[in-house]
Amino acid sequence: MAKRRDDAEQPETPFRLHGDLLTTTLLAFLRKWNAYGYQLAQQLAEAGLPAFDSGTVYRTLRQLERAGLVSSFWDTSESGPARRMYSLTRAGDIFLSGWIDVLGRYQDVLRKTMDGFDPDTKKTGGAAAPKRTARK
Amino acid sequence: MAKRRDDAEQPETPFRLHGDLLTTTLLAFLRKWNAYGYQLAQQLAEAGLPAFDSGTVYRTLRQLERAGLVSSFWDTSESGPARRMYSLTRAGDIFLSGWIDVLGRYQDVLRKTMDGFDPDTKKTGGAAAPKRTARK
DNA sequence: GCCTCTATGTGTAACTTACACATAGCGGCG
DNA sequence: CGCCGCTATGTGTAAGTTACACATAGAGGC
Repeated sequence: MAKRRDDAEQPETPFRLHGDLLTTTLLAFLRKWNAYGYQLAQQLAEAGLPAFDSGTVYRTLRQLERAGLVSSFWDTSESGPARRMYSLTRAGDIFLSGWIDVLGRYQDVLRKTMDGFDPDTKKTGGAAAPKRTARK
Repeated sequence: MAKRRDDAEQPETPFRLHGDLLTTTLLAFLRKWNAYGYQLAQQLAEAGLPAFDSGTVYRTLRQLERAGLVSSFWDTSESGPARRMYSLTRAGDIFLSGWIDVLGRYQDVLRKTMDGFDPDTKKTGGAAAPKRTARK
């Protein structure tokens, strides 16, 4: 579900799976553990979320750093290629909280809109959509 | 919170508030009522969600139509400018359900990661991030 | 006629993303 | 030793998306 590039056969699906959700999830992971990109990409894959491009993960982390929401240093203590270890900053923690609130508000709207509703009895007007009067 | 264009004063905030969430919310609204763009934009504003650009709403609706998730016709039954009335297609309904599942999975991950956790006791390793062995 | 509100849409620069590819350290193995 | 594969990070680029500003147009008020 949800492919991006036009195959010139399927009608394009208009969902970009990642973006806000990627950034939010990365910040959430970093709230619990300090980690480096490769590790975070693996955790995302194991979490049952739709697949992420590792290049996008790396770029997103750098962007979060530019924004001051995470900070990083090179970890050369282990053998193998150096790792860029990230940790959440105080600003990142505050930002994450705010964003989880926003997501919760979306969820409320979705729940209220979807709850116990039979789409076959759908109508055009409705409580939230009066004819043309009574709207401010 | 969350401005986009670089003011050359604030560090850029890396969140695009809309996208997936806009499309999901529009489809959810259309599951309940048929509606036109101007009306949907108003409902979004009244729902307490972050502000939407109306141009983006209109373009998103056309994109959803190209993808076959909604359909539309010109409604000239009322006075004033003609309205393009949208309704959810069967494909749109199925797609919406799938997407709400994906959002639920993100929520599970966020909840599990955030629950009852004191960020001050944060560590580097952790159950999901072993040193270098035992990882496949 | 002119203004405002309703209603839809487009032009464009800035930005984001997926895919492919590049680089580099280290360990095994023939 | 040379080669391969895994770990780890990153970039080039085409295609797509967004916010902002602006354009168009009907209807009613004055």
